[in-house]
Amino acid sequence: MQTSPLQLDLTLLRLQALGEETRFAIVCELAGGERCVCELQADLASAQSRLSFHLRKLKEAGLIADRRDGRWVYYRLVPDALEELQLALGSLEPREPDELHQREACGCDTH
Amino acid sequence: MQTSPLQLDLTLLRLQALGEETRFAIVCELAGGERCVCELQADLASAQSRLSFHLRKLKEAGLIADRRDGRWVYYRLVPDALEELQLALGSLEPREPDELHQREACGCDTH
DNA sequence: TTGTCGTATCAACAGAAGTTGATATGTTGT
DNA sequence: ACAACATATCAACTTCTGTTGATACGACAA
Repeated sequence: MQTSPLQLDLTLLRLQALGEETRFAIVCELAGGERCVCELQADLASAQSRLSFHLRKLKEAGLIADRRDGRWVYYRLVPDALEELQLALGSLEPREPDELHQREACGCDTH
Repeated sequence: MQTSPLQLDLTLLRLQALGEETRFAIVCELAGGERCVCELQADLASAQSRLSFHLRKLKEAGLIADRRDGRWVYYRLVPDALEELQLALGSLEPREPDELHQREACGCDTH
């Protein structure tokens, strides 16, 4: 399974998005169902503008989506994005396990 | 499936480690089998101290391991780490999908 | 219309993370 | 022992990321 450069950038963006404590916590929270910002604010004890900042990052990475309902904006996970990320990680696992401990020389002498 | 705080920190560390372009490239390279630093240096067109820096991060995250052979140090992927990370992501996918679009109010008024 | 509430955006700042060049460490060959 | 090589570490610097407080925007209610 090959990954195009564009998918690669997206994978990186998503890993980067998830690799931040506050954002990971948001995603964990959203795993329980959609939430509006003020709920997240309460549950994560986080300032409003700070949350907004991180929600934007997650949204840019395609990991979450939002819908407006009156004054409130509800955020939810995008399951496809998480699955794609899992697949991308799966494609990183070493092929040819036999070769793993079988290298002879690396040819550095020729540098 | 629950994740302890310690595992959570490890997951974060790994996501953060993978979410950097150079390090992701290193991991991709290592998916093809183990490599010594000078090979990575050549393949990624990267300065030696820079690579060393990133290899250390990946190693601290448990994503790669090394062995010395003479002057050379060979790095390889740790497949278990990638699998654990995949599992961690899997556990984030929303439970109770029925609830996803079913929220009424969020109780913000009471704040 | 006016005021209030929920959320987004912005500018200024602070701290973290990556890069670079120099130096240290450990190994091999002479 | 000495020189050459592969890799690691360090300090100085630069760049990126996250935080904070203020302000803007949009929806609702009176």
